[in-house]
Amino acid sequence: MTSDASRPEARGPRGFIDRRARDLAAERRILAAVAEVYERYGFEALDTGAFEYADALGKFLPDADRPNEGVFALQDDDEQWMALRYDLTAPLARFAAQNWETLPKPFRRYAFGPVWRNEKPGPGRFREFVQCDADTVGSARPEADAEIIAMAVAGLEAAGLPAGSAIVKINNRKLLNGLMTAAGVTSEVQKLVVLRAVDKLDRLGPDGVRLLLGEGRKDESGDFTKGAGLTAAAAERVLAFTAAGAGDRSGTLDRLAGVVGGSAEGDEGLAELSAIDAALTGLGVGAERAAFDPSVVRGLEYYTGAVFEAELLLQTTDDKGQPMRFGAIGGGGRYDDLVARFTGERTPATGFSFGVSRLAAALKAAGRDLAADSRGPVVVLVLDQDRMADYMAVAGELRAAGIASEVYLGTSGMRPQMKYADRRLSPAAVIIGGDEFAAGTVTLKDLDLGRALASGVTDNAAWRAERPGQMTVPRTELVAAVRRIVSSATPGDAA
RNA sequence: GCCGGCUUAGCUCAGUUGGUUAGAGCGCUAGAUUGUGGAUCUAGAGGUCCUCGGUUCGAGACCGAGAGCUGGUACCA
Repeated sequence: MTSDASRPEARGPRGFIDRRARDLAAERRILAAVAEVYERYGFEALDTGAFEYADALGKFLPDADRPNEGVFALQDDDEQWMALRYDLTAPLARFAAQNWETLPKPFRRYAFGPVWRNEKPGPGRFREFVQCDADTVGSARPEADAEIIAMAVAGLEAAGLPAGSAIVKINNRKLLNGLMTAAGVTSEVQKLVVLRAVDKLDRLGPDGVRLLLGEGRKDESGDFTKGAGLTAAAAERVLAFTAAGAGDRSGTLDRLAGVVGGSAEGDEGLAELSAIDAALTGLGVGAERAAFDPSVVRGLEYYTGAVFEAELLLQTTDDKGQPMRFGAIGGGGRYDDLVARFTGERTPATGFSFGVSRLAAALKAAGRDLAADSRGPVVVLVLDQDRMADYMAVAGELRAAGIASEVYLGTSGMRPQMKYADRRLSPAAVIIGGDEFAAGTVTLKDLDLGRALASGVTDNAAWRAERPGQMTVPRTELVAAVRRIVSSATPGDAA
């Protein structure tokens, strides 16, 4: 026996979570539904390894001082730095560059799997989480963006988000660049600060953003964020731009043209959005599902054209019943320079990704808790230790008939076994003791029936005497009788 | 990174100006009930009061440092 001092504490690293059957079933269902949609749009599945060489992941290169900044990195035995992927886009860029000669172009693929980020976990934010991503590499057409957007909309709905509960908001980086020019922003640093400020519009509101555009803002925790230092007039201009989105897409475009039209880059962005609008209309996606919104910024450098963000519209509440802001459940955009890092050749690409467990949480908040029906197996009770083979035979028969079942493998008596079956949310228990063996029968107990009756029973003697939902049938009718009980069990709710 | 809050049983938490043997509810185990789930009753197990140092006759409580957790904020590919 290990001494107390050397015994490890049973706990996982922070930011990593254990997920049980309930959550896994929900996520699996989402992925199956989304994959089906994505494949219907002509995207092929791709899986790449968890590790990439660090230089392939882009600007978050480990260096000698801080090799793990942002990513989980380690040195291979040949001393090359490799790191766990932090998203699915960077591995795609690497894959596309590596296989460019032989790929059908444009290359359309989707992927899902865990990604890892070595940063401080927050509420709903983990250091390992499952992402689902779809991209088109090698097409600069706005229709490629429109298709990704339409597919995102269809995917979210297929996963179970009711129509109208989420909207994809679309913007274009080129408009933002045009706006910067109009607002007199010249330095790259200042531009970044302005973009970050705009990105916080949904959380801080126009007043908070106005502060960030000007001198700066002090938050409730007393932390001060330095502002962009714009003049009041310039700040108002930026705010006016972000407020220009509302209603139908072409109307929004007209208003935006009034603010950023005229600059070469702004006009280019407007033309792209106009083409996206037409394509979306052709695909049957209206403004209630995909709208232009100039306040969408997404990330910082990386994106080069259209950017989009899927936002949950439902009023949601947290565990304590407090209303909460759910925010974005996914996002993406056009990144024309990512593959060029490998090939030196500019390769247009666009994509969308979402967090799978985040979507699962959104579905739960939307009242579509797909995880509810994780019922346990039929439990075969062991009353005679010497007849294990007979019990195994029973479970085998049930399994062969497609009914999930198991023999109780503990050593406790009958009552704990019943308790076990109850706790597993088993639909039924199979009871075969000396009486049944002698008579060639089996006793079956419909546990759901007992669960339903339990609330009305106050006296234990009566409860036990009643034997709710219990029946004895000939051994030969075992499978048929169990099937009747199991198929009448409520899938979602055991109570 | 910056700012706050918290840390006592498996869980949720009490614990009086610093004073005997540190408590409750839930959960767990056993019994009432030897072949029956819920409820009830009874009994039991379960503690480095986060760690180290200091003050004191005496610290779960006060002081200092550290760790962990948590909320916000910054960053976010």
